[in-house]
Amino acid sequence: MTTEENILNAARKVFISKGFDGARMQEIANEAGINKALLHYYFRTKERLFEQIFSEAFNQIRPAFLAALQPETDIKRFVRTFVTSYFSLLNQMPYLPNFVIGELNRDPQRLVKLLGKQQIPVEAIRAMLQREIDNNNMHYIDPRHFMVHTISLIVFPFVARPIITALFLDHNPEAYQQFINARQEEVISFILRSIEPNNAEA
Amino acid sequence: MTTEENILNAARKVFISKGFDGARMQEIANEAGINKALLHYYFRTKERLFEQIFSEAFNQIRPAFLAALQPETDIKRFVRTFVTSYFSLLNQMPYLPNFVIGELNRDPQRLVKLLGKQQIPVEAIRAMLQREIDNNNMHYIDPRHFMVHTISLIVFPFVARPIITALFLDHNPEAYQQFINARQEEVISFILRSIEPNNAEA
DNA sequence: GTCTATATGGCGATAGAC
DNA sequence: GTCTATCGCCATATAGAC
Repeated sequence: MTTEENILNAARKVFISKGFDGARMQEIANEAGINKALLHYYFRTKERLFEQIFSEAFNQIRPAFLAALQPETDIKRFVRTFVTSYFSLLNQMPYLPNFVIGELNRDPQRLVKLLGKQQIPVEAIRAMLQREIDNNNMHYIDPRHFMVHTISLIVFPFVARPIITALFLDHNPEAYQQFINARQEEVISFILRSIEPNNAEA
Repeated sequence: MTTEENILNAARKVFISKGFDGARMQEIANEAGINKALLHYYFRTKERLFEQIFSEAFNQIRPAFLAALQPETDIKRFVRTFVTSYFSLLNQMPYLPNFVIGELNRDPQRLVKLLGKQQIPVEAIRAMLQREIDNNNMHYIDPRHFMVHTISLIVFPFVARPIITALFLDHNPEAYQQFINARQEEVISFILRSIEPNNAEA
């Protein structure tokens, strides 16, 4: 492992758990088993080191938005694939959403720099949904709300882990892990039931 | 307005937008139009001032969990009431969830002190759901997942405002406000469709 | 109660030896 | 490339005049 990788690993750990404002260069240096001066030798400023970690984190989350979007797939397959792959990502890095969301709220301008004019291909999603509606495979739903529903159901419980563990799971961390494990199928069937065709509007 | 209220107003504004680590006592003093020493005269430490703001914020969110839980109501009424009152709260204080969630992740122990052994009355919710299932008014669903689904659909778009605005709404803040306004009914019908009885499992 | 002035410590960053 | 030592600043907090 090179020194640079070593520093990035340490910085990732500290920034993700403490955020930019809460992180200390000294703590990153300790974590990496080196000293502060070397951090500045490699990355000049705290801000630059942070940029690396943040954009890396952001780019890990971003592709999942698009991965499941293969135009030929039917809606059930799309939901299953999207939910499954997103859960699998978040199970591996459960603190990522919190970090990204927290820092984006601290400095929303960061998004402009990272994303530019890139958008979710709402039109592609709309086309898929429209085709499935025409085929009577699903009930009408606004594509943007459909995507935000889906993402909310997946991501929010990771962001709100402490409060869910306290309020619903008796402060028991193991119960939280079980809860999350069960959730993947719960979310899939909750979504699929809602978009089933031929249900009377409530 | 007393000096103490004045300080609390300023502290609320600064802590909620910057978080504990990002907030500066000097900024709070400026915001209140007084000087730093007076902050310490009234609240001794930054930590103590923060505690006041945080527990106040937390206690504004908490009762909404319970407000709609009147045992005699049917499930449709429950969903409508819960979603509507929660949206109305968040429309008035859209930055609250971010603040509370962010600080709880920074220090989850805070919850133990604020909540003690208090829990969401899962049993009361389970009883309501079971009665509605027996009456054939809804399809079976696990009560904890049902509540987490509902809360996720409501709260997440407030927490993820910047990313939603960028990815789905072309960086347009007015589009975000429209989107949130439409969302209340979208969420209600999404939930109600999913729990409708007599739908084939997908 | 409210202010000015200051103590005290920690932070990011740099100088310079090796 | 890596270290020790230190600069300069800014943070929270306190002392003490009014």
